Amino acid sequence: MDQERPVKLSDISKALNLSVSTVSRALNDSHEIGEETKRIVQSYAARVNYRPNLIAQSLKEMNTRYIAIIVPEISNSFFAEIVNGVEFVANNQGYHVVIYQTHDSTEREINIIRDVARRKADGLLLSPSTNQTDVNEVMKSIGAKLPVVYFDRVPSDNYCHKVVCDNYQAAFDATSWLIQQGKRRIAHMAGPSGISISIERLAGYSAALLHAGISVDPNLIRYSNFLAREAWENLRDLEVKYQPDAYFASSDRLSFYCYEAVQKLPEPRASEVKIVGFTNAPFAHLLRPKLSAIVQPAFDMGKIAAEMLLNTITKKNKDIEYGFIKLPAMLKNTE
Amino acid sequence: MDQERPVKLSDISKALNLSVSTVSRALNDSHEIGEETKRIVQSYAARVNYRPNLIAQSLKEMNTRYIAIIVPEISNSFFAEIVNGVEFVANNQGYHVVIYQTHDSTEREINIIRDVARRKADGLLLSPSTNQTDVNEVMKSIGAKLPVVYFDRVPSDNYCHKVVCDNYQAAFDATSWLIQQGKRRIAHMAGPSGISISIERLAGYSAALLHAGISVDPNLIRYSNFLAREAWENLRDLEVKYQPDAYFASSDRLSFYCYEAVQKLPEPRASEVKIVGFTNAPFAHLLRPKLSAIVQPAFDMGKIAAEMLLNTITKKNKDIEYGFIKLPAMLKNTE
DNA sequence: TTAATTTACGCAAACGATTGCGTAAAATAG
DNA sequence: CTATTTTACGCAATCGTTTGCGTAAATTAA
Repeated sequence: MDQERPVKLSDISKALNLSVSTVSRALNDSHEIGEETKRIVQSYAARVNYRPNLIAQSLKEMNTRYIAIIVPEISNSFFAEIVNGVEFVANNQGYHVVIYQTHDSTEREINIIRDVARRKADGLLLSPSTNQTDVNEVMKSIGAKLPVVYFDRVPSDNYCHKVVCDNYQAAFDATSWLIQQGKRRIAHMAGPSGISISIERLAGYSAALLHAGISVDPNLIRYSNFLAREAWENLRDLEVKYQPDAYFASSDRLSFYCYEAVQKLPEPRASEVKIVGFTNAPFAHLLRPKLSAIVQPAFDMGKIAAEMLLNTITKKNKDIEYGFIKLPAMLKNTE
Repeated sequence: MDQERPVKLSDISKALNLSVSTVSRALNDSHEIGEETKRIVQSYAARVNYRPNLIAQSLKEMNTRYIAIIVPEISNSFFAEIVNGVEFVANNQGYHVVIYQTHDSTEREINIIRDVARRKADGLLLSPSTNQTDVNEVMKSIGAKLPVVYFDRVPSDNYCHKVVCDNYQAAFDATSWLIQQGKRRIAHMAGPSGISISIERLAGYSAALLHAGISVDPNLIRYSNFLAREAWENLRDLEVKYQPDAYFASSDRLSFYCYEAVQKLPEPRASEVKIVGFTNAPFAHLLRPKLSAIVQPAFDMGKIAAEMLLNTITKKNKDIEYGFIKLPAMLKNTE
């Protein structure tokens, strides 16, 4: 039945007049325990609803059988899908997944990383909010004990595991499509400069323009962090001064900010200005006029990242082979 | 600098020729340690980057200083906002929040609850995926040790902590608004029957109809679980047989399914049929034609639930006073 | 100066599990 | 029948902390 406090090994050992070690081995089906004893112990344990205390197990075994994933915001469908991919793989291998959000705060991120290390997570999936050295410092200071796989936003060096999508190609395709639609003054709403995805997407955008013989106008390129206000000011300024005939947005949030800003313009601009942006929002295709979407294979990215992480966790041989996986993104809602 | 393995108390004690207990007390600023010794220990610990092993601490202290929250799906903005509210409160009080998703699977939910109990989370925030007895059984069997606060979907009995929004009133208001817009054949896309929110929302819907002198037509009420297929079949059947002039959708997902289905209808129905549904999606207001939204105060619900939980966790006196908070929801995008 | 108290620290148990080793009894070998 | 192996279990250490208690030395009181 239900008990006041969780039953532990010593409770069973007393009730059955056996030593704690015998009970432990019996429950773990050790070969050095008699079949009869095993049956008695196991059935009794089942009857009193015994569950091993995971804290104690973790302390002894020096592993926790869970991995942590740190994302900026879980409500962002891209990250939510990644988490789902991670869970899919991890749960199949008996690992739990613990989700943390940074809300794009480096301070929070550092605290979380520290905490993850202190709680002895077996591994970490990380999309660093910035390329600030602080984060690297923390990652260094917590020792080589914590396997890490980076995804989406990744460090530039090659001495780590990375899973990304082909941001360059996706940006190139998206921009090319806008050009093909007859657009020439294509603004680029970029994410924070300095992080990998921003750089690659900007490069793809520029390459597509040049490929089509259009020069890159720095005035049409605007960097925004994750604050709404900054994005709005950039958009207003662009509209007042340059009136682009298309927008290429570099993130989920920027895509929707763009869309909203454009919808507020007087006709006929509101329905003429085309927008293409990165987003995995499941209902983006319901918008009219359309928001063309660059959809990343988030679920697969999560799956692959988790597989890489679990491989390095369970790998006995220490010769590390760093993995770098790049997946294609898809352009959708282009009618 | 960075070390091979995390430094522990005994490392410090050896290096400083002190006992482990003295080091521990010095770091915890105990009054029975000399000021000089404290300084030495603390500065050395800082220099070697000592962080207490949380596993060991938890085992000793019998608490983990984290709470768990179990939600159906983190990508659902409603739940994401709740999580944010929970984090806001919990982090301020030094607690971490661990997020789990059930993907609306009772089996997963039970496993997670068991795991949360085994990992000795200090408390649990739960929105049970069903009212199946299994879940109650599990909650019983893990003992009285785990404080729980239910939110959104809650048990009907009064011997637990609950945070909900006023589903009845919100449904009443939404339906009344549709009636006020001249609609008479209002279909109700309900969630799984049997759970609290479905029952209350259906009651509000029915009451509004009766209040306006419209009889409740059971044919216009359809229950859907969380599978897309079921919702789509319900919608198609409704359109074929009854052609409602408005829809009242009982959940985030159902709202968007309704919207999509209606948008696919031939004009003029596509733009005449009005939809109002529960959703906290941040970009719902961008849809044209409009999707009128019943927005729940999710962030506040999370905050309140976390406060209730942390209160019962830190409360020393055992006389439990069960709390039941009901917050109002808001009807938006009604032009 | 002696007795009582305070200060500052160490020893060892505890949290709940796992596991190497030791050892009776039972089984098998010679 | 004795010697060796196997079986089946118990003892105690361990993981890294915290904390009750004991006790020298230092301080204060009488």
